[in-house]
Amino acid sequence: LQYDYTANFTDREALMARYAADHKAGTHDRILASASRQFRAGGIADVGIAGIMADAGLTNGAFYAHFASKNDLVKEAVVTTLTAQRESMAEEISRDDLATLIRDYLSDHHRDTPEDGCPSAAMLSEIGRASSELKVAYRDSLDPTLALIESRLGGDSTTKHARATAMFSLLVGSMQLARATADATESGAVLEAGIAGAMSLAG
Amino acid sequence: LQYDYTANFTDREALMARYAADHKAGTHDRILASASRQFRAGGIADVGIAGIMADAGLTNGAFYAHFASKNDLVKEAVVTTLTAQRESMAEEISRDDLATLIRDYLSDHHRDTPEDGCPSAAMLSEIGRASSELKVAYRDSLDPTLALIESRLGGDSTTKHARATAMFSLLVGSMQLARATADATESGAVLEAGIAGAMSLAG
DNA sequence: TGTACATCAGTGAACGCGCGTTCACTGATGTAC
DNA sequence: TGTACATCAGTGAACGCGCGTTCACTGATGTAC
Repeated sequence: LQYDYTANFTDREALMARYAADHKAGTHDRILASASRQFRAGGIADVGIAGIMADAGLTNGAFYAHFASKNDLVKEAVVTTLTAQRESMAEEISRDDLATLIRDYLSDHHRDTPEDGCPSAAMLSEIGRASSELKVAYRDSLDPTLALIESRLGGDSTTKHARATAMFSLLVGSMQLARATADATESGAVLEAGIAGAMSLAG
Repeated sequence: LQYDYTANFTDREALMARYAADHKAGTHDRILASASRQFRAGGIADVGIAGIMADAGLTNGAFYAHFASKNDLVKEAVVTTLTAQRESMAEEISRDDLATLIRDYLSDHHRDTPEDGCPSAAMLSEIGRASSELKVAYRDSLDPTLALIESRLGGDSTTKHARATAMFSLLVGSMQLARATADATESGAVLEAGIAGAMSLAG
């Protein structure tokens, strides 16, 4: 739908004042939050628009007033979630050390609440099959996180970039394997193995 | 459909001889091979029965004479692929060393041909959301592979099990991240970082 | 002041489509007698 | 020897269903004059 804002009104601000200035942005954010949680809990392919909109307190028809397509929603959800998590991680990593971050990442709690967790652990194999557009958006959003890890590493500085990348891969792979391990004891052992491995890469 | 083999025939062997004894088993294996390749290339949720059957040279209706459901097909495909790959890996690892295996796993070729590659790299985040039945079948099939890696590790023997688990997680995570990285140079750097990290865990 | 009209976030039914699954049927092959 | 019948791997159309997406419409809110 196209609206000609200049046809009968000269003051766009006055027009928009019919709704609170941030009303639509708020709805947009609610949809994004529902989508982000559901995609992390259920994957991209198995989660639908109608369920996301219902979770946001809306009906499916309203979706396309906020996003151009499901693909756009996925991209925006991945980017905003990665960005938000990097920002909260930047705070945590300045308070505590890298070891705490590793233990938080490979915790039982993170394993058992994927809807609040790392998008990479939840969806990385799906992202690898997605469009170049999504892959580029994903990597661009991830890179500052890798840089943050790198900045906290000890040991040989010439290998820090590679060790940060490998550590992140190890965290993601360990969490995925722990989630794919039904036996609680074995799953815990996967997390412990990941923690020890990540520590040894930290230098 | 129920067939009463005893109603008019006393010799079941003679009855089955109408088709070559291994005819149906051969078809079963062809479906399985198509499914395995397509699931690794496209994921579980996005790959359908009709496409798999067409790739096997059949129509969709024949599927349920060979498998009870799509879930059963997924389970059988994952188990047989993991088993076959472990067997070929056991040969390779007795000829060469673990370093060769790591480099083969994190190669450009493996990254670019997921349909022939590791099911864990292709589908682990999906398996983590699947039924307990699939998870148990997956882990039971994977464990001998982890034991094989463990048997080839150097260093402290008390940490071998954990290091083998962490190395596998690192290989899987690195491959997924490399596939999710559109830029060829960066993707290659992810593989190199994974190789260096896996080598350091090898002891 | 009143009434005709515009805006627009959201509704909810409908669209075409592909999914997993079912089932009546076919055709090649055999047995019964 | 002939013909009636059984087996069964595979066919292909159909089933109900949920998907992503579209669109005519509503209702609250405002402006025009």
